[in-house]
Amino acid sequence: MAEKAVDTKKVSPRQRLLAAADELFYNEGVHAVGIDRVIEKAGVAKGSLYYNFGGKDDLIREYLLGRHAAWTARIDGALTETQDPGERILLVFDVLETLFSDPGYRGCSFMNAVAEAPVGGPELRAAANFRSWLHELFGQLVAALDVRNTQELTDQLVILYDGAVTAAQMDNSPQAAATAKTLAAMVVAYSLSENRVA
Amino acid sequence: MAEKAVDTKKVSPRQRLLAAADELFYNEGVHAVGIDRVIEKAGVAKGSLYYNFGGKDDLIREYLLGRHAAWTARIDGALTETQDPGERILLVFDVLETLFSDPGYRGCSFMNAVAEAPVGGPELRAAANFRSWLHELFGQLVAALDVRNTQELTDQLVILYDGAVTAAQMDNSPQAAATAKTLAAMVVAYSLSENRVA
DNA sequence: GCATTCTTATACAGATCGGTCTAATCTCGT
DNA sequence: ACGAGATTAGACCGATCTGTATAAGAATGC
Repeated sequence: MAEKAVDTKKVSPRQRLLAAADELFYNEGVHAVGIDRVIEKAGVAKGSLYYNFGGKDDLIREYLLGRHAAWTARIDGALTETQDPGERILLVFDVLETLFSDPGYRGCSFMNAVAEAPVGGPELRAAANFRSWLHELFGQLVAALDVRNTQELTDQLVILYDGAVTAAQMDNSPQAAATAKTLAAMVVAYSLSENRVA
Repeated sequence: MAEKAVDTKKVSPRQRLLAAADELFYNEGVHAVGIDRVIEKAGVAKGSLYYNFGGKDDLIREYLLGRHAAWTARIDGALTETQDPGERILLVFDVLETLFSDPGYRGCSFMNAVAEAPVGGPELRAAANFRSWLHELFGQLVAALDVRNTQELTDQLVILYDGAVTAAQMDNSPQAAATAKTLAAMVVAYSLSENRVA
């Protein structure tokens, strides 16, 4: 029998459903997990699912929303450590390293969700929002740099971020974060030396 | 009604099944497509599927095998264009650019398959083989370079490859290939200047 | 206290899933 | 021409899917 994801006492069915969905959806994929599995792990009646959520699509949307919020909070928290523009960019890759080191790491939830998303599915909108946030994150970090090629550098950093995330998942190699960080340091240094504002 | 993927005349049911599976599995995901959809698009009886294949898992394995073979052939074909070690590395990213420009591009079939793969699924073995090939590809291209940090440079190029593939899919931006190519040129030039063999 | 809301357990519906089976037909090598 | 192998169409199976219905109990707020 599957063990409960959270204590039944004093936690609302809604929260228990979200916790169970988060674990199951991330570990096995949104499509592969049925709602029966979710309500069983949450220890909740099926009726409560449809009372608190509009349906599975709604649960998927909330799952991705929660992942998005948790990740932005983790990044924002780490970014308070320093104010140096160059170091703040590299900090993102340090956070990635701690993420990859989690033995339960199974890749980016949004990339995985997009991989199995139907054409009109709720995953696509959530993923688009996540990508907007990612581009904005690097865009703002780069804007703090005295550099002329802001757009180019931002695009480069996004690719390094995506490469680290994907390589870490596909090859089970957390050190992909360190490799990407080295590349990020290189490209930032290059922009600072060749494209510094006059 | 769904149109046939291939002409019924003079093409064996096995080939028609593979062609239909390739299109459906890639476009909608391995898990989301049922065998009924495949046999309908292939214009083949259900019995023929189980006569020619062991089951859906077997069909999935052959689908990924075909993707692997087609991609290696495309890369190998492009690599005949030049013998210059540095240019050959960058050529890989040129092929990526043509791949991303296909309006039907929906990401790397192996990454997508892994995203929805069950723990013991046939996708994992196929994906592992693909990743071995990818590392070997860059490993051999780097080995032709007179450089000391072969392993480091190989890992860096794999990350740039993965980043381009993922960013192109998530942001629908084929120009990710050009961005990654620029980074690859930078890192190759850096290794040649700082790590050239004595 | 009492009504409203929330939660529970369970049965059920309609659809689809991968897979098996049968029996007739077709293809093709000898 | 004959027989083996390949293909066909379709019925059928048990399992699973998302979602609904029902009826009774727990919690909550006024």
